[in-house]
This record gives sequence, structure tokens and C-alpha cells, in this order.
Amino acid sequence: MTVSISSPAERRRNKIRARILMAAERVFAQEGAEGLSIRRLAENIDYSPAAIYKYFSSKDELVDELKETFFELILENVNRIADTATPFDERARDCVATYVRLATEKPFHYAAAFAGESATRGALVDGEPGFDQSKKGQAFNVLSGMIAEGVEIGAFRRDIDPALAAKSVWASMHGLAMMIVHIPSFPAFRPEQQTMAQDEFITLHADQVIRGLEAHHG
Amino acid sequence: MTVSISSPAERRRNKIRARILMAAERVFAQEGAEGLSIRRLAENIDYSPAAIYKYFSSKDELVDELKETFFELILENVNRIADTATPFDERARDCVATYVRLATEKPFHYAAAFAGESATRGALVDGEPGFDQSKKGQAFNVLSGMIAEGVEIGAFRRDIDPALAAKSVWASMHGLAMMIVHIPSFPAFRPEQQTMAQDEFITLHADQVIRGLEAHHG
DNA sequence: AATTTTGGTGAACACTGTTTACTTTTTGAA
DNA sequence: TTCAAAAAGTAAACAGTGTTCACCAAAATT
Repeated sequence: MTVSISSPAERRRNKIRARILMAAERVFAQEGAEGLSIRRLAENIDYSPAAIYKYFSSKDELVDELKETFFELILENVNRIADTATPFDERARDCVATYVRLATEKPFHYAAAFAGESATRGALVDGEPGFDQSKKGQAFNVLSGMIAEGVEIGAFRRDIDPALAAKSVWASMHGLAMMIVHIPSFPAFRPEQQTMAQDEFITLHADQVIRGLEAHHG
Repeated sequence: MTVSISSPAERRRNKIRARILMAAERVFAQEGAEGLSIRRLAENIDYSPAAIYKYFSSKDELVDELKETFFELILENVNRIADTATPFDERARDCVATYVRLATEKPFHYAAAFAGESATRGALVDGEPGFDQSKKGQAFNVLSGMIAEGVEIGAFRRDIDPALAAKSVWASMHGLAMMIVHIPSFPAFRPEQQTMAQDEFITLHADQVIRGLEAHHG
């Protein structure tokens, strides 16, 4: 980590950049990428639309920064849980559940974080250059590490390849997250249960996913 | 099923509707919803943009029909496999794997089928009115039925609620499908393995998901 | 045969992201 | 402190988008 010495000009610039991002964050969180228009954004901060382009080369770049910040939040939370002293199984389930819960709290961020990927730069597979640097990549590594631990201590099947299994688990998490994001009432059975059932269901799903990894010493 | 007797006028109308849908399907399959513009579409079939609106009330409605047709394909395939005489476990895994494979073959269709949901009409949860009529709903019911069968014959844990478990399994399938759709190289480790690894991985994932349901008689 | 309904159109509305040419402000150096 | 160069900001336009409206022609109904 290098502490970059910044000139006053630079600091001023970053301040405005941050102000743009803050305004963008507000409307993006509530209306998503389509609802966030450069013109509206510019008006919110009393600038002309063209001014935005002095700070961001495109709308995509701007949104990319919102997404990265969001995944930073996910990473922090997952990391914190992974370092806990609680029993292994509980920790694992907690990670999965937390990931999904955070995703559902900022549905637009989460959906956009994956949707835009193929369009822009090379994306989200380990081995890909820069993957380990991205917040998403780091989150994956935490998951992968936890699974490796599970295999070592004998909680998980011995024949599991942690990197492979991590991808499978991630896919399962991702699926539930996307379901809830796209269908807010998921997985409601009856309307009155909605939110309660959702939290319970996340735990159930996490359980199910982890169970698929567990070793069964008869 | 009522056989609707159609007047010549009606038949002509349906023919043109179908022609529009076909042209739309072509570009949608390759460029997605954003790439499909009413103006381009109109030009392809030598109509004026406004003409489209005599057949579809909006672009969303047009795209909705493409999505429904796509899920019809998924339903047919899954149904066929579910009715097979092969061993239960194999059938279950096959269903999951096939679902994911079809999704990845028409990535735009699949992604759009879920993305648009929250915006348009009420969506994709059993109990919701019209769910059982939609192709998606029917596919869900097949899955749910298969799990119920698994519980009955003792292949799956006795404490499983089929409707709940089906949602969890679906979420897991959905997750892998979306991962592959959004990140075509997923889950590649090294570039040269890409497509082979993808098919293998789908099977691995399906295995993992089903394993989470299985009973373990020690 | 007259009338109503349907099919089709060109032009416009209200948006979108982005670029260009231009002006003002700020900065760094002579 | 003056002066050139760089940065910040803007209005206007470009090239798109989905959609609507007024209008006309053709087909279907009465």
C-alpha cells in the first residue's frame, strides 16, 4: 500500500469525483443502471451532462466503480466471518448466507456486477489476469480457502477439489441471490410469509449447499 | 385444448405476427434485448417501425413471447427426461444438467427470462396466480414432482419438503446457468480447457446439488 | 354500395449516451 | 506577477432509442 501524496488540485478533483459517485449511488441503488441517466445525474449535482465526462470516460466506467465498491462490502463481511472462531460448519453456512443477504440488499448492484461483465473487460474466472486483484476474486479466494480447510479437517469429502467446489458453491449462492433480486417475492409460498420466509430460506439453501460437500462417516 | 377456428383475416394476421417474431428471434438470439431495436427489426421485414405496434403493444410484449417460446423448449426437454425409465439418480442429474445446458445455448433468452420479470407482471413463485400455466411454472412442477418421488422411494432425506427443496435446487441450477451466461469462459481454469471443462463442470455441479438432497443410510 | 374496421406510414415527441467546439477558470513556471 | 498551458465546464449537436399521433389506403362488414 503506497500512500500517494496528492496535490490540492488532485484532492479537489477526487472530491468532485466522489460527489458524482455519491449522487450516482443514490439513484442507482433505487432505480438501477437504466434509471441512472447522465442527464439526471448532472442535474442533481448542478453540472452539465458533458462535465461528467471530464471525470469518467463513460457511464459504464462510472457504474463499474459503484459495483467495485459494493463488492468491497461483500468481501469485508465474508472475510470477517471467515476469520471467526466459531465452528467450521457454522462459519461456512454463515458465509454463504451473508453473501446472499448482502446481494439482496442492493439488488441492482449485485445484478449489474455480473450482467456487465462479458461486455467490458475479461471476467471473473480464476487464472484470468487481474482476477486475484479484483474484490470479486478475493471473495472467491476466501471461499476457496474455507473449503480447502473443510477438506483438511475432514468435514468435507476428501475427493473434493477446493477450487472446483468453490465455483459450484458460488454458482449456487449466485443463483439464489439472482432469484431474489429478480423476483423479490421469491421464495414466498403465501404472501403473508414473504420476508420471514426469505431469510429462513436463505439459511435452508446455505445448509443444502454445504451439505453437498460434507463427508458422511457412516 | 380448444381448436380455434380462424378466419382468413385472422390467419393472415398470425402469419405476419409470426414473421415479425422470427425476424426478432434471429437478432435477439445473437445480440440480446438491447441489440434488438424496433427500427432495425422493421427494416428487416420491410415495414415501418410504427407497423410493429399494430401487432405488439410494446417491445417488452414482443420479447416476452420469445422468452415464453424458449421456456417451452426447456419444459419439453426436461419433461422428456423426467419420463425416462433410467434410474432415479441419473434422471435427476440429467434434468439439472439439461436445464443448464439449454440455458447456456440461448444465453440472452435465459437471462432476459428472469431479468424482465420484476418489471412486468407478477412473477415466478408458486402460489402466484397463473404460475402453473406458465412454462416456467410447469418446469418447476416437474422438478418438484421428481424430488417428491425421490423422497418417497427413500433416495432423498425424509425431512425434505419437495416444494422447498425444488426452489433450492432451482436456485442452484439458475446460478450456474447465469454464471455461464454472463461469463462465457466460466468455469475455465486454463483457456485451453474451456468448453470441455464447461460440460464437465455442469455435471459436477448437478452431482453436487443432488448430493445435498440424498439420504445417507450409514 | 356505403361504412366501418384494420394495416400501414411519416413525422414527431421525449428520451438516451456521447462528442465537438468553445469559453472560463485554475495551475505552474519564467 | 505576468503568461502560456492545462484543466474544468458548457451549449449544442449527433446518432440512437421506444413510442404515439394524424393521416391514408385497403380490406371486411353491413
